[in-house]
Amino acid sequence: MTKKEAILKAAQEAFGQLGFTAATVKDVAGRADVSFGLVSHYFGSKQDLFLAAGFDMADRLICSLAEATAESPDGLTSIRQYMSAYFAFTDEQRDRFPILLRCSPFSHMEPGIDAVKVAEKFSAFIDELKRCVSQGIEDGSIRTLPVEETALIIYGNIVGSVRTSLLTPYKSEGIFSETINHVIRSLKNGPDQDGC
Amino acid sequence: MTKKEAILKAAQEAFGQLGFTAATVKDVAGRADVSFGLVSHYFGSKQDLFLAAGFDMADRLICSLAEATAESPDGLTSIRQYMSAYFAFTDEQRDRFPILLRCSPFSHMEPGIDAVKVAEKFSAFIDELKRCVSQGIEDGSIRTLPVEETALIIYGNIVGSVRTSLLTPYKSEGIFSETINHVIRSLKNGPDQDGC
Amino acid sequence: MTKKEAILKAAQEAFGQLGFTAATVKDVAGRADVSFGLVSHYFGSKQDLFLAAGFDMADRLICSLAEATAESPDGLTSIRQYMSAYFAFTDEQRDRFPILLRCSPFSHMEPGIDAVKVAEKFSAFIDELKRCVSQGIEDGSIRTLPVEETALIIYGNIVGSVRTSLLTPYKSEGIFSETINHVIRSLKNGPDQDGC
Amino acid sequence: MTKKEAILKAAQEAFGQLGFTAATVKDVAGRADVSFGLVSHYFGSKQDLFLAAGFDMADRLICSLAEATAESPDGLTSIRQYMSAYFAFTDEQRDRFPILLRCSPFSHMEPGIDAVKVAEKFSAFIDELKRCVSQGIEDGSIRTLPVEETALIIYGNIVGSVRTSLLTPYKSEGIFSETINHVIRSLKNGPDQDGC
DNA sequence: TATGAATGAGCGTTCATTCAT
DNA sequence: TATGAATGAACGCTCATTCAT
Repeated sequence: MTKKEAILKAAQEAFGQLGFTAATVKDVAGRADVSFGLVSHYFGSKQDLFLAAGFDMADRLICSLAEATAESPDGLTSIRQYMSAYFAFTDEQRDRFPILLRCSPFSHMEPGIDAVKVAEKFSAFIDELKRCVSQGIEDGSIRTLPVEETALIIYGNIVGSVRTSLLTPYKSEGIFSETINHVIRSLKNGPDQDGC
Repeated sequence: MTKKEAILKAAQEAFGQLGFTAATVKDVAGRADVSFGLVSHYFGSKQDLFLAAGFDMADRLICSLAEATAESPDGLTSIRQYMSAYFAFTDEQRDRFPILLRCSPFSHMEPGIDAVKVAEKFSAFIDELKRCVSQGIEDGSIRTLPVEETALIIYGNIVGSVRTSLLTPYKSEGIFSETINHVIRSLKNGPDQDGC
Repeated sequence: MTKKEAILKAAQEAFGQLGFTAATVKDVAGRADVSFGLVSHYFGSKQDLFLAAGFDMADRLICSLAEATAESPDGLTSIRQYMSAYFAFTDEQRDRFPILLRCSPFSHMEPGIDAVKVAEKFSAFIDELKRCVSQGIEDGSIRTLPVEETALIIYGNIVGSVRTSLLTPYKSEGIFSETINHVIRSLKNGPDQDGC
Repeated sequence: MTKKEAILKAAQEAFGQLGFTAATVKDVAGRADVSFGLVSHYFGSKQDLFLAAGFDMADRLICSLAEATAESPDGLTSIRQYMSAYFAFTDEQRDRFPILLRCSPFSHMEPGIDAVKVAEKFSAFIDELKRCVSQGIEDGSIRTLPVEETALIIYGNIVGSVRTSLLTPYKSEGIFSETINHVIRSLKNGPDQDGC
C-alpha cells in the first residue's frame, strides 16, 4: 500500500469517527503514519481530502450495488439484492464505512464542503433504486407506487438501519435481514389487505 | 422571552445548522443578541449548552408523541399517530429541529458530548414505539414480528424520511405520508401473500 | 497607555523593522507584552493591523506638515519648512518611522495589502507639496517648473535621504540639511545660468 | 538559455515582485519551468539565490554606468551621463529591475540576508558618483559641495524617481528627464544667487 | 542533471474559557 | 445580571529543505 493510499484509508477512518470539523489533518497523518505535510502534498486542502475519502467509498459501493442488481429475474428481487449488497458492504467496511454517512446529502454537510458535488455523486444510489422500483412495477413484482418517493423511502430505510447498527447502542443482531423483510412486505404485489 | 430562553433557541438554531464543533459560542450569542459572556453564565460549557438545547427539543417531541398515542383503538393506529405527530412536529419546527438530528444516538456523537446521556434520553422514543408494536401484536392489528427490531426499523424509517426532507435536495412533497403508508403496509396483519 | 495603544506602537516597530511578511503577529504581541490573541481581538487580521499602524503614523506626519507650512511668506519657504518638518519628524520617531517607508506607495506593497487605500492616503503628502510648488511659482519664489513632476521629485528626494539615513550604513550627519539646500538651490528663482 | 540562467531570471522577477519572504522557491521554479529541486541544486539556499539574483542585476548596471561615465569632458557631464544610463537601464529592465530595489542597502534588508555583503556591493554605485562629484568640483563644472553628502543625495534622488516610476500610481512621463534637470541645476557652478 | 516524495518548523487565525468590572 | 478584555491551546496550511531515485 502506497503512502497516498494509506492517507486515504486513514482519512476515511478519522472523518468517519469524528466528522469533518472535529477530525484533524494531524490525526489523519498520525493514523497513516506519515508526516502531516504529506497530506497536503497529495490531497491539497482538508476539504479536498474529505471529498476524496467519501467519493472513494461511494464509488466502491456503487460498483458493488451495480454488480448485485445486474442479473435479477424481477424488480422486487433487484431491491432485495440491492439491500443485501448494501448491508454486506457496510459489514465488510465497518471501520471505514461511516465516512459515507458523513459525506452524504442525507447528513448535514459540514461548513466548507461542496454539497452540490456530494448530491450529484449520491444521486447514483437513488437512481439505481428508482430503476429497480420501476422495473418491479412494470413486471408486476412490485405494487403500483410513486417511484420517486418509494426509492427515497427505501434508501432512508437502509440508511436508518445502517445508522442504528453502526452508531447506536440499540444494536440488534437481526436488524439488517428484518429491514429487508420490512421493505419487501411493503412493496410486494399480491393479494391485498382488501383482497381475496 | 427571557434572555436565557433566547440563548436556548439560538443554540438550537446554530447547533442544528452547523453542528456542535463548527458552531461557536459567539455565534449563538450573536443570534440571541446577547454578549457571549452571558452564555457561559447561564449554561456553563459549550457541551452543557448543546445537551440543554437538544434535550429541550427532545422533551417537547416526547410530550407531543405521548399525547398523540394516548387514546388509540389499537396498536397499528398508535403507530400511525406516532408517525403523524412526529412528522407534524418536524414541520412545525423546521428551523430548529435539526438539533435533534445532531443530538441523537442515531448520529455520530461529536467528541466531548456524553453519548450515554443522549442514548438514555432517546430510549424514550424507542420504548414508546415498542409499546405500540407490542400492543398491536396483542390486539391483532399488527402481524407477529420481533418487537425490538421492528421498533428500531420504524424509527429508522421515520428519521430517514425526516433527513430526506430536511437535508437533501431530493425533497419530495408526499414523502411523509408515503412513509406512513409504507410502514402500515408492512406491519398490517391480514390476508398474507401466502394466504387465501 | 492602553494595551490597544501598546499593540499599535509595537506593530509600527515590528513592521518597520521586518516588513509585513517577515514580521509576525506573535512578535508584535511580544513587544507589546500582551497575548497574541488580543491583537486579533482589537485589530482583526494582520493586514488590518498593518494599515492601522501605517495610517496612524501617516496621519500624525500629515498633521505636522500642515502645521509647518501653514503660515509661510512664500512657496519656497513653504518647501523648506515642509522638508524641515518631515526630517524633524523622522528624527523624533526613528524607531517607528520605518513603518511609513513600508506602508507607502513608493515601496513595494507586500502581497495582501490594499495598495489603493495606501495610495489614497499618501496622495495627501504629494498634494501638499504641489500646493507649495504652485504657490511658489505664482509668487515668484520658485522658477517656472512642471508642478506634478517637481512635487514628485522633491518627495523622492526627501524619501531618498530618509532611507539613506535610517537604513544604510552610509549614514552622514549633515544629509538632511544638505538635502534641503540641494532642493532649494534647484528650485530657487533668480539670475540664471544663462543670465547676467 | 540554460536552465540555470532561466532560474536566475525567474528569481529576479519573483523576488522583485514579491520580496524575499513572500516569494517562494516553488514560484521561482514554476516561472523558470523547472522542478523546485533544481533551484537548490544550482543555487543552494533561498538566501544565496536572492543574492545571486540581486548581484547579477547590480553587476550589469555597474558595468553600464562605468561605460557611460568613461569619457566625459567634465564632472557635471559625468553626472548627467550616469543618471541617463541609470534611468535607461531601469527602463530596459522594467520587469526585473525591482530586485535591485529590494536587494539594496537603501531598502530594509529582509531577515536572513547578509546586509554587509549587499552594502559592499552597492558602495560601487556611490563611489562612482563621488568620483564624478570630486572631478566636477576640481574642474569647476560643479560648485563646491561636500562630496560624501552630495553623492548620497544624488543617489537618493535617482532611486526616489525610479521608485516613483516603477512602483507608484503617480507615474509621470517626464520624471526621469526632470530629475536630471533638477540635479544639474542644483550642482551647476555658475553665477550665484548672491549675484553676478 | 533533474525530479518530486517526504519532513516538520512556524505561520495567521479561531475560539472556549476565565474573570474583573 | 450582563459585558467584553484577555488568554493560549489547537487548528489548517505554507514552505524551505533534504534525499533517494
